[in-house]
Amino acid sequence: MPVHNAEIARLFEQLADLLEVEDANPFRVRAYRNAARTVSNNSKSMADLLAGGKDLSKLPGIGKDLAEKIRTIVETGRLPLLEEVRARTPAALSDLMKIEGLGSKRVKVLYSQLHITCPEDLQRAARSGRIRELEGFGRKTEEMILHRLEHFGDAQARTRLVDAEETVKPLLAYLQATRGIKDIVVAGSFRRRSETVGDLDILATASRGSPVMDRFVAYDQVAEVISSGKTRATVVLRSGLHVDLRVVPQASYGAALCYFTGSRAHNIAIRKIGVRKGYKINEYGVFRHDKRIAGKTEKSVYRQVGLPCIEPELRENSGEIEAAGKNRLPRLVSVDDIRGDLHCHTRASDGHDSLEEMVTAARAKGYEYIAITDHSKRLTVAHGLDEKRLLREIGQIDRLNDKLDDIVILKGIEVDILEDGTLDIQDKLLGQLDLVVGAVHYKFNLTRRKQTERIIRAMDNPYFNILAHPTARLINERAASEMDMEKVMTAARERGCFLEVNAQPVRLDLTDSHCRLAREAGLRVAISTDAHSTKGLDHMRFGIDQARRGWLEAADVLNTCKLPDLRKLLTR
DNA sequence: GCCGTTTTCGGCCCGACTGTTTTCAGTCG
Repeated sequence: MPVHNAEIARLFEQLADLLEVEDANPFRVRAYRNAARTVSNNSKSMADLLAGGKDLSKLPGIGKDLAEKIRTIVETGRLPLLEEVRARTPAALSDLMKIEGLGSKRVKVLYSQLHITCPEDLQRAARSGRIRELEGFGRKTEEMILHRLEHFGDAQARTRLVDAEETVKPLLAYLQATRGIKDIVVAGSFRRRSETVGDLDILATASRGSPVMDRFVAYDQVAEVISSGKTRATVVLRSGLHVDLRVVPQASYGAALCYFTGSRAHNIAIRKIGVRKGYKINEYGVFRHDKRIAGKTEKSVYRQVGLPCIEPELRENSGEIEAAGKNRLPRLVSVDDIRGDLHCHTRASDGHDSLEEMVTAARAKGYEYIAITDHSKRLTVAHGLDEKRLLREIGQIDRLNDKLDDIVILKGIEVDILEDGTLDIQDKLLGQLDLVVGAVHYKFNLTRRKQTERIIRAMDNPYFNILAHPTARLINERAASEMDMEKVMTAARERGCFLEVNAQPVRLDLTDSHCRLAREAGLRVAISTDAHSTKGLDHMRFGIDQARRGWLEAADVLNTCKLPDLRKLLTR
């Protein structure tokens, strides 16, 4: 069982927490946190990199020591230094630090003065009024702790981007209607179009005396006000989502937008470049000797550090700054580049709308083509098509195509990949289709080796074109199936097959880092909505978001091709 | 613990808000 990047990151994070409680050098603590982030953000597994003979100390924030520690973890599953530290300092203290408002300093006092090591101890102590007597603590802090403990352990899953959008839309409209409001925008991971967001960061500019802060904390969906000052407030909505609002002067809008869009790692890297040039960069602007020299627009901030403006989706400090420096930023794919949808369903299987309705909706989008890919027979819950019903659908599409001159309907199927890697529809029929989309809908938990073999075997079928929702993960619901993604991508490229970025907001499968992996492997991806209704076709933009985060350009995407080129690529 | 086009030593982002304080430490992002 290979050690996952997430596990390595978890060990480093815990080590950082415990060292912080022990008052270790804060920069050493930060080094472990940075390393945890580098590891978990890396699209390739550390185990694979090591197996491939790669030098991990080349990774940002990983030096000789941490490279060696990663190797030890991969080889033994253990981090000896963490075990040493745990012998002195209880590991559970790192859980206490997850409670909002408790950091290393307070946890250290709680542990050393009251021997508190877990949330239960903490609750008992707070209820009996012993917390307020500690130096540096008081009545309010004790109340805060009790309050936070009530909701501690509630699944603190990150919010899916689509849900965050639903939440923020009415809030933005409400704030927009405030007297004196000028700009208002959602920054943070939402603006970077991350597949999930931890909280929402709203940035506003407003004229002096605008009551925007008062209005914000008075919003009817606010369940709790965490803090509220003149320029910044934090609330928790009834949905559980944390929302920050920051108000800055107009002259600082661009600098603030950079600052609050992040990512943190990206900002720090940009600020370092600024420091080298003798500038101070913060949310109010770029300063030289306390004089603001840039900051009204984002572009002005980047220009001041000698870089072109970097798209929000790329701001993860994962190579975009170096690429910008060499003027080699990708020209990211956009919704306008898309010429058709290659995966959608009709009422024939589990879709809500008819063939005609789906095609009409695709025409309204200006698409050149749309592929109809209903399910195959094994998926009985979806009323999957057998050979006979598939033949009937083929006939329907042929007749409809004859009547249309502004769009072409491609005949397809989303065929089940069976456990042994064979396909759920006879080859004879697959050969009559324009494209075959294959997907795994059961046996998600095969071993990594077996799952990889299963998928490659499916791609061995000469009619196979696109692997749909490759890992079958559902965000916050079902983990990704284990597979050797690099092997799958290599196999796909060798066979003339493609992988899908499924644009359903709950899937977004491939992930952003998979997209990047595909680009590096020279493998085109299809961005498809897997629409089960005409409305589902609108999800394309979420797939585009994911692809943009994965550095994809139009040329990296199969369905940006004109129909004749697409047909060539679908002929193996 | 990492890092280097002024450096292999001496830096490492920094401002807002809160609570406990009487000038600041802790936490967060």
